[in-house]
Amino acid sequence: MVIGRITLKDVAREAGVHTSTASRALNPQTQSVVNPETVARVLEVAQRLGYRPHPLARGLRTNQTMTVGMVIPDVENPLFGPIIAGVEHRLGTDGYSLLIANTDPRDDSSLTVIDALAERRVDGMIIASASRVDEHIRRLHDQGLPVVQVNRMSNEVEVPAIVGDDHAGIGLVMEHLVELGHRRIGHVAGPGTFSTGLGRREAFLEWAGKLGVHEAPIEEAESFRMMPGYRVTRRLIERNPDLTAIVAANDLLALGAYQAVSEAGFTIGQGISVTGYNDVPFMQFVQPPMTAVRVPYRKMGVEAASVLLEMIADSETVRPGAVWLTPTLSVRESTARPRS
Amino acid sequence: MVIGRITLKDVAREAGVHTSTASRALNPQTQSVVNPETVARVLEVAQRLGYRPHPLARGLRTNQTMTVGMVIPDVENPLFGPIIAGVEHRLGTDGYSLLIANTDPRDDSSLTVIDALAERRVDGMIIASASRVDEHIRRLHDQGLPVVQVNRMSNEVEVPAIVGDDHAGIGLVMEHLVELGHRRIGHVAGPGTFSTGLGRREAFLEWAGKLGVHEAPIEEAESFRMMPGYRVTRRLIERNPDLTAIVAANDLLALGAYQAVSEAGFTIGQGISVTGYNDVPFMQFVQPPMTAVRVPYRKMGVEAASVLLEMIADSETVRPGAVWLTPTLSVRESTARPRS
DNA sequence: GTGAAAGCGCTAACAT
DNA sequence: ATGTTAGCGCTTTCAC
Repeated sequence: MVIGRITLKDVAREAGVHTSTASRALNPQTQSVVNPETVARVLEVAQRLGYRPHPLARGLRTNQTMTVGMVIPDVENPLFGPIIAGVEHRLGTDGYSLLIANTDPRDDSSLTVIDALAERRVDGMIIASASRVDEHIRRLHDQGLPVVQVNRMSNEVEVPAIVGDDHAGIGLVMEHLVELGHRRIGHVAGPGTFSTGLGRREAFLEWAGKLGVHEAPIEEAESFRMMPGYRVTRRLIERNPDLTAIVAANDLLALGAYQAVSEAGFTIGQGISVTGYNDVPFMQFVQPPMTAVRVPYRKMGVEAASVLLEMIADSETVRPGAVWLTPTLSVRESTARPRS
Repeated sequence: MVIGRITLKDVAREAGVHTSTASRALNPQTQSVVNPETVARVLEVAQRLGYRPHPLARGLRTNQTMTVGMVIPDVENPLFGPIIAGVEHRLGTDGYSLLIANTDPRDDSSLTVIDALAERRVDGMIIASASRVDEHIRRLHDQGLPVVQVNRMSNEVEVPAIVGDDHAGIGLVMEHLVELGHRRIGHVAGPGTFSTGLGRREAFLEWAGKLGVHEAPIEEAESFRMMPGYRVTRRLIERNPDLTAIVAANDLLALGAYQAVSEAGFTIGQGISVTGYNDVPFMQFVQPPMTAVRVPYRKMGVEAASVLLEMIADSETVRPGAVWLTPTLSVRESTARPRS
């Protein structure tokens, strides 16, 4: 069976009605206006002929593509798999499809990538690549395109964002460490250009104060990758030799911290505790298994898609603002009581 | 600037020509038939007005969507990130976009997912979810839709496939182990329903024979996941207590093997060597760092997209068949000389 | 070399 | 309740 050879005209002819009547009968919105018997007949014929509406023709008229674009900063990052899965799942429920665009974080290809999506007349966009200052997002929003941010958020408060609750997540980690007895805790921060980097850093300071942590030095890594984590942790340990724990702003930074801590002659967990953030797959298998904040990424994707669909359906009723999803803590062996 | 408000008609009026002339001037294919001066003028006006052709309108006429669909069995599997990145990159170069559809491997949603893509009139499809017997792929191919398989392949020899060279990959591992002195090697096979499971299993047997391995028992896991790997390895060790090495058909199975080997009282690397396949991210950080076959997944995606684009451009000239990409071996500490 | 006109498949305003 | 007509924005015959 070749899809798409049967057009509305064929159905109409076979059912003995005009195409417009067939169109109305087939469309749930307008179906009520047609004689129930006619509806039944058209439906039966369409079914029998295997009629499939042509999405391009429909889209040309209705100015809707039933397609949503998603901009990912780095598809290879295991973080985004679950988000994509969640988005795709939710969209599929409503008959929408997902157009994926990958941005190389090194060059700034986001401009062309976003434009390519916009040119395709996507009905909305999900942006997983937001910087704190992000003119692309502003532009899209100004153009009136429904946009939702996910995972990270820009300063554009008008644009809804579904992100992890970094304040709560860092709180989980800090309470855990303080409970174990730590009072000198360092933070390997992510880039301040991303909401996640900045947010976790601020949360760290706040919780340090609240929980009576004596010493809470911070060093910022240039990117959320392993080698920067290594370098920054070295510096952190050199300058603050009494630290008993390191809170990293993501798992890769923590892995870098693992190496730096080992090289400094400490045993991770015993000498210095280290924590990660995100809890990407396999963190339970590194040595030692990593204590890390787990963010519900799939759910994040589902939520982002839901909000976007609402905006597409009725852009007025959706109040902008952020939704913070509550993380949990996966406690493993990279954290233990401080050395005495 | 709102994208898409300017239509061809606007450009034509402003340039003082008919829309059809403007269309010809803008289209590289037909451009040669138009007066060069007119072309220049139309181009200039289009540029100045920020004209962007409407892809739906064009697609409706040309019956091309400039869109390719990709079916992924499990977006959350880190394997597929690089493949998607490669595909997306290559497609973007030619102005094509990527529609992603995720199939839950548990239920058989691939039917609806593939149909959804087909209804959108994608110009071609990349299937990463092939089973060895796969009626969906056959159906698409029979309908005349350009289709390429990636990572795994079905028995449909008419449909091009870009996959890893499992024979070479297993050879790399076997030669490495035999060189270290191993002669009793077990294989934790993946499901025989997938070309990867079957291919690696057959390659294992062949290399075992060729390299003079005395003992080469095989146990097949029900899926490429960790727990099945654990269970199957336990059985393998119980039934063949003299094994000194385990070759797993993928990394997760190997991780399961890690656990089973440890529980059996052996030290991985020292007592029993274990190897993985795929070398997904973080395998260098598990304990001990895993020796694994590395498959060039990004390249695989690029190649698949290239072949598909060729087929779309001219379905006749493309000879079907498989392309096997050569893997490499990441030697780490999970392999060493056999215990004496 | 360019314009006129038709039409891709569908939906929507208007008429009956 | 249904048919008529127009048109979404573009490409593509067919004239001239």
